[in-house]
Amino acid sequence: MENPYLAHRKESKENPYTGKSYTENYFKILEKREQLPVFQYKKDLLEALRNNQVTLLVGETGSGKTTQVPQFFVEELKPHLKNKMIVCTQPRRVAAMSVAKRVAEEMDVEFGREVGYTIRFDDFTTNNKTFLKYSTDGMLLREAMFDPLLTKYSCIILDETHERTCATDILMGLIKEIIPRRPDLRVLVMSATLDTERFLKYFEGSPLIKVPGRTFPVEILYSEKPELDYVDAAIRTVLQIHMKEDPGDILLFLTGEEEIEDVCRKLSFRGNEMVDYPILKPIPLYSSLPPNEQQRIFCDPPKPREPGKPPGRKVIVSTNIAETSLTIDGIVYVIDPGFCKQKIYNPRNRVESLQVTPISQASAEQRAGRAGRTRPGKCYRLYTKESYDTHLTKQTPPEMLRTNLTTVVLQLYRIGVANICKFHFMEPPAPETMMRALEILNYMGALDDEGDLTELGKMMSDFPVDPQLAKVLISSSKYKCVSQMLSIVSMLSIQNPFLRPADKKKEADRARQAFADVCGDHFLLLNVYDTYVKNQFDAKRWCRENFLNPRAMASAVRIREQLEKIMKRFKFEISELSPLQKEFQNNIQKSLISGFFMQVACTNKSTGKYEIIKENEKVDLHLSTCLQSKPTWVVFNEYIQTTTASIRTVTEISNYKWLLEIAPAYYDLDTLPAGAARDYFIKEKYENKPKAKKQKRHK
DNA sequence: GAGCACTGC
Repeated sequence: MENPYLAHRKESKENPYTGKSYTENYFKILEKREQLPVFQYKKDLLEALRNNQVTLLVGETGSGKTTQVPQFFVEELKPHLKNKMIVCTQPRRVAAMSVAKRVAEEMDVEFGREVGYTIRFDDFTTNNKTFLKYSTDGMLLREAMFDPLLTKYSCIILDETHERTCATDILMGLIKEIIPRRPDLRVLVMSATLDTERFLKYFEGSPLIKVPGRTFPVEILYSEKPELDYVDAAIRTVLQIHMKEDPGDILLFLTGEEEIEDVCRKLSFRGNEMVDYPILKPIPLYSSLPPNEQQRIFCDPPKPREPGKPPGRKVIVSTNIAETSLTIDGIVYVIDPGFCKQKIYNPRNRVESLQVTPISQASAEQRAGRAGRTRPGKCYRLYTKESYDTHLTKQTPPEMLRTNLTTVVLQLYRIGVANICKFHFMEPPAPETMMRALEILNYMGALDDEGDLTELGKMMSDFPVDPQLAKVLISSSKYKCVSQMLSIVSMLSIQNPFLRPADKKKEADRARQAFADVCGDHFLLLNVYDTYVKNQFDAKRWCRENFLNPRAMASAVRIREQLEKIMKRFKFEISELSPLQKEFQNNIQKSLISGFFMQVACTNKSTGKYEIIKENEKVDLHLSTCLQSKPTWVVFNEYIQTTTASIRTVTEISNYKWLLEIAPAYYDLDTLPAGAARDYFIKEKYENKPKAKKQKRHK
């Protein structure tokens, strides 16, 4: 039977999108495209698209769905003739970038014109020309804040929806609301083969098309009995594979940087002892590694010990980054101890924390799949089959259920969702988490007592940072330190820029201490930023000497530029205080309090320990703090729970009366629970200022 | 004495 696409190829050698003749490269790629599994389903897909507003596509890795399906839709919908666009979302920037480039090549058009991408800091699209756009899910969500009906698009394709990022979850709910109001809109929801029923139920009545993937079989091997120490078991398994199995690289999943570096050291030590076996080369992989070191995972395996002997073996020891974000070809053996670090939110004390938790079955399948990308492989699960069946959950809970919802709620308000509590989430968050978010936004002045979005709240939603940080920026104008707060907020928005190589911990700590400030860590961040900017002409060398991550610093500069633009759009003056002015320390502290009044701790007079206000949770200052003394009152950026509880990035509050001035509703004595803070305030009210008000109660 | 999974705007 003749493929309609081939027929098209025969009769026309002219590219309908550019008017130019197709290049040879086009036909070469076309042959390969036609062999992708998804190609067989083109007819079905287009038929579903014609007859339904929403279609579901389930496809495994290697099916070609991300690159091909948007092209099918372009042919069918002809957005270029109607001045509309097709958008395809991705949870990660790199994916949006690389797929867009690939598809432009496949379509034989100039990248950035007909086909392009939009991510936070880069927009490679052309007005009135681009008709197929790849975009991060967060970016499309931001567009929805300014254009809630997403009128630019005739077709929206949501990809990787099984990952259930917050942005994708909100977009799905939003699309359900938009659809009746946009009868012309076509939507395709693409996911891996997980939880298909949930999607079918959510998009009731939509057709489902299943596309097989193209991967190799992976043999699953379980432990016979539970392992007491998964790190130890992992090392043993690596060595056994190395001794007994055929050549082929190993991928080992662990939970964090320290664990990974530790295991790499042990593996290379043990490998060196095994002189009768080929060389064993451990390679660490986690996101904060510099790009050139991440590239090491793609290097060739080590040479044989002697000419003619078998080659060595790479062992990539990785966090979850290798589960979704990075694909490594040539992996034959996967070792899965069954754990990862996950963010967990506790609405009771409003604390987000990272905890080592068992992975889900879906995650275990994903990990195993990494062994079968180029040839048949094996996956060693360091837990029993019984444990897999009974202890592991089917799916990892979506991000929406593990996070603080203030940002989500503010975004929904901004988009204009009529009733947030009735918004149709695929998995609605706990009412308590929702109430917490509403309460926090009300304290911050983003919502009024009627529960409506205020002007301040609307303004806050324009900033691509957490609501607290947005609030801090806006109030900094009142305290005449906008410039300084822009720098501090940018530094708080990036990943930890302080490097601490295992063999140079002391030097690194010393370098950091050089930026210390008596007021605390927020001021230290300001010093780091300012000094970086002064040395930007020689940034790389300067960062190396000061143990700072140059990528993180560069991104702080870009974030600051973006935030400054938004401040200027609101006509805020970019005011600046001189460090010599006496208001300098006070006003920066006051700005911080305006957003972080809920993240304040004070020392308990009898124990000397810090307690978080209202929750009365006992905490220590994090080891990294530059504070030498223990100020009575502090404001902090993060609460971390590991073996101990600590607060990180901490600055002194010189005068606790500012709390009452800046956040009177939160510090209302009528509702403030008993605790160290209340004791201070009571003392203030009844002892220090006996005549300030008519005494309601006698002492 | 002991620290930061991964994304995204």
